[in-house]
Amino acid sequence: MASVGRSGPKPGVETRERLLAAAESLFMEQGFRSTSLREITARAKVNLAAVNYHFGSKDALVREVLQRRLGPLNEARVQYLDRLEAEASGPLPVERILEALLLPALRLSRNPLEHGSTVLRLLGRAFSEPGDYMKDFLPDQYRVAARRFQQALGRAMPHLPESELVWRMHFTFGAIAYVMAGDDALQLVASCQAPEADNPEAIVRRLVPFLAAGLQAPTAPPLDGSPPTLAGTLPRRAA
Amino acid sequence: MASVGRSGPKPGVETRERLLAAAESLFMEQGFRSTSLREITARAKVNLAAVNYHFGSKDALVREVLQRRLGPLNEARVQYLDRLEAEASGPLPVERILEALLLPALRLSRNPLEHGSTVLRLLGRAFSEPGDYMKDFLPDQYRVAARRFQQALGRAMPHLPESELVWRMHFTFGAIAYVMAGDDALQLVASCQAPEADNPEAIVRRLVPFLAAGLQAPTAPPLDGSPPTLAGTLPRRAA
DNA sequence: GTCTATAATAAGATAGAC
DNA sequence: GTCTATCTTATTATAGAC
Repeated sequence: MASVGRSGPKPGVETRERLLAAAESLFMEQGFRSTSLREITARAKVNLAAVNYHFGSKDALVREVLQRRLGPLNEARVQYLDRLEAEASGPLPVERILEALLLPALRLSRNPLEHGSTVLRLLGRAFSEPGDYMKDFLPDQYRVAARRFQQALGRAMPHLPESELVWRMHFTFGAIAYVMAGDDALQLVASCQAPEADNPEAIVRRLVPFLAAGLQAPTAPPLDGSPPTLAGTLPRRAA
Repeated sequence: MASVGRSGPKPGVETRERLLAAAESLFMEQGFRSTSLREITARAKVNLAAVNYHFGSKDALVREVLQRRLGPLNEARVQYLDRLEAEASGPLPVERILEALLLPALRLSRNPLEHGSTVLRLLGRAFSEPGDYMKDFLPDQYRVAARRFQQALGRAMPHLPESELVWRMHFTFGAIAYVMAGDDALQLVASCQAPEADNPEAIVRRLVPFLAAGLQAPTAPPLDGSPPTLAGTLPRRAA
């Protein structure tokens, strides 16, 4: 139904794509709520009204931008996880499950077809502004994948109570989102700049050991000083 | 210089406090940027113009709300850390350093003098919207405390390269901020609701082992498959 | 499909009476 | 100190010519 190049003043077909690309990069830099349609259409070099013509509203544009990335990303994550489990004999070690969670995002971020490269930060933003645009949208997008990873992690750490696992996944996603959102927050921590802040692969390589250790940590004592139970299978450090 | 109860239509002295309280609770629930002055003055049951009279601008109000909490909080954290170090002989275990980071926030959140109790979420919000209102404000507020904790953690894990430590602190703050921001994001992870989501103490008790293990995790192999080095002192799990 | 022009809303800030 | 009324600005969204 769409045009194939007719009589419009501009090339025609690519306006929608230009808008998605401009919106994505601006959302990445500034967040969703802080970015106006005027900024988006200016960067895309299209008319302001084009947003409403192609998407209907700013909300719909936001959803479209996210869906374009999150859909394939979570599919890739689950597929990656499926493949790892199919190849392995027993339950996967936690580190490999984290790989399945992080590497597809890393690949996406370095796909030269995607203009700006750092799609990671867009995802971080999405998790950093949950109450604004994606109150009921993001959960649907993530619930399937989240359940799948919870299942895998539960198999990797059969002794960890489910309630504890849920919390630790929450902590994990928090660390991931924060790191992915990037830029501003980084300067808060260090007097010195964190090294390699712009290299996603380096970040992932540092993140996996941190999260794997956290996920497999001994559980806290109930409330008194009784000894902690061993949480997971502790594949590397078991005696 | 301020009034002591004169001829104004309303009680008088407490308008400023009412504004701070209303703003704080609304920022907590919706974030900073999403909250308008009109909502704030409506909840505080004061006139719209009062904000500009007492604070000068919305930005100044935001800073005031944050400073009222973050200042004392970070002071308490550093004092707590100082006291722990004074009492201890050697370097502190990582778990205790994390205590110093989290318990003062926990106490603040349960101070019955503070109306709504969950000040934690305000702090989480502050870290979740870094680019908006606190671009240069939050860093100043945190830099001193952050350096202090980096120092303590460096002593606890003398073998961990500083670059690695900075990143791990970053991951740590991310997990903390995400958990503190609370509410919306929590539903993303689990089909089931996370237990005790409204009990800060329970969250802290689960968070400390997770973060302590992450901070002390073995470092990643450089790029190939060479064996990881032991990062910190691993006080509990050392062979 | 694209554009100009404009409507409709909501925001932060101020002036000036009381 | 507080209030009403208003200004200015920025936003999303639309109507209608081309």
